[in-house]
Amino acid sequence: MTEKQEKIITAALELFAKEGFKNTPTSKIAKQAGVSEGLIFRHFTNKEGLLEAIIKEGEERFKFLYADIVLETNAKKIILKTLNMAKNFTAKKEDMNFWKLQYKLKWELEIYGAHKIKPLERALSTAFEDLKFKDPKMEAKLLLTLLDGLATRLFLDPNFDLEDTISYLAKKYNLFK
Amino acid sequence: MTEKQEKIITAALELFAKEGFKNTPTSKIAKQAGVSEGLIFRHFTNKEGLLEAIIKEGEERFKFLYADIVLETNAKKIILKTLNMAKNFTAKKEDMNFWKLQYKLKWELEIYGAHKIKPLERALSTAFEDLKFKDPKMEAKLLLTLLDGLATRLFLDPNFDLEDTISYLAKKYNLFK
DNA sequence: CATAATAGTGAGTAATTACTTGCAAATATA
DNA sequence: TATATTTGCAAGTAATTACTCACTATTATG
Repeated sequence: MTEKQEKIITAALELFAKEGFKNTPTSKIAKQAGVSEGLIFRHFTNKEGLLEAIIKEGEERFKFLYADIVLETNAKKIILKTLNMAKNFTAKKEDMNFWKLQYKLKWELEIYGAHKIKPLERALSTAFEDLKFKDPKMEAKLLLTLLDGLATRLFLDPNFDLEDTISYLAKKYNLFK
Repeated sequence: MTEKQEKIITAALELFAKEGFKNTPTSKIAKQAGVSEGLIFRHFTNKEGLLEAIIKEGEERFKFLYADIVLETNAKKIILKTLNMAKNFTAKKEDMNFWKLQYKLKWELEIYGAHKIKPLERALSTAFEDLKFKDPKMEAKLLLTLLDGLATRLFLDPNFDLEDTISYLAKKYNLFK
């Protein structure tokens, strides 16, 4: 991967996350990346190819984060790590753009991608089972739904306090001690 | 409001909710509404004017729904009515399009509109206070955040069961009897 | 060193976009 | 009934879009 290829990806990620995929012209990407517009198509075939490259790179970067939760055996730690995942959403600027893009694409392209979170849902379900919840499956679904709400607020509401909300949740689930 | 004006609004609402605001060309709206493209601009000045008319009409239609919750005094009923609001999201096809558009616009234009839900947040907060919750304000915020997650799943995940989730929540909050 | 492959440019292009304008038909008002 | 206003259409327009192509610069390879 050449230096200019990286610059195209970084610029596109930032712009897609800010303006959406279809609403970001390739001319603007080229300008921000400091390359000619033609180069985008030389390397990524078309605009969709560029998007795919971005998503692939991002997924590669976050595989381990996901595995860390699914392979955990302690019930309370599974839940706590799931909650803390949201903190990772805003850790670094580029990471934030990636996660924001994930949600933006959900709404823009109307694909939820339920299969992607299935392993996490199973892990949470067994965790709530261990903790003697009456309906662990529903509780797992509910927590993941709440996570979607958390992302909505985190990325769209500038006054939203994520740390506050997560520690409140941790208390509710009795995750400390 | 003439018949063709209504047809433009209905077509635009449906298309905006499906494809997004910027990604819906006025030519497509005109085609679906069965009118000439120029008529859109005669009546609504520009594309933004059309969007404003749609939002205004929708807000008018749902004012009472919102008031019904905020003016309620019984704590459990406030929470139950808030939960049931989500059911209204999909009651009629046109209503669903309106609520879906609200969320689509949040992500497309990146405006959360926190002030719009403030009265609801206050109502919920006092409700949780009545029910002796330790941190009623946080609990109110949390429920509203969950509602955003509920909307995400409802509009984007075709396998999501809203009724199921809401009745589970009602049980958790001990809202029956 | 020669040459083949790759990286990069910049000026095109056809299609689509939001919006305008000139004119006719329908409707309201006197 | 006469005329003023509103409603509606079809054919524009300039700007923007994703993408191509002919070309040059750089790097890899025998």
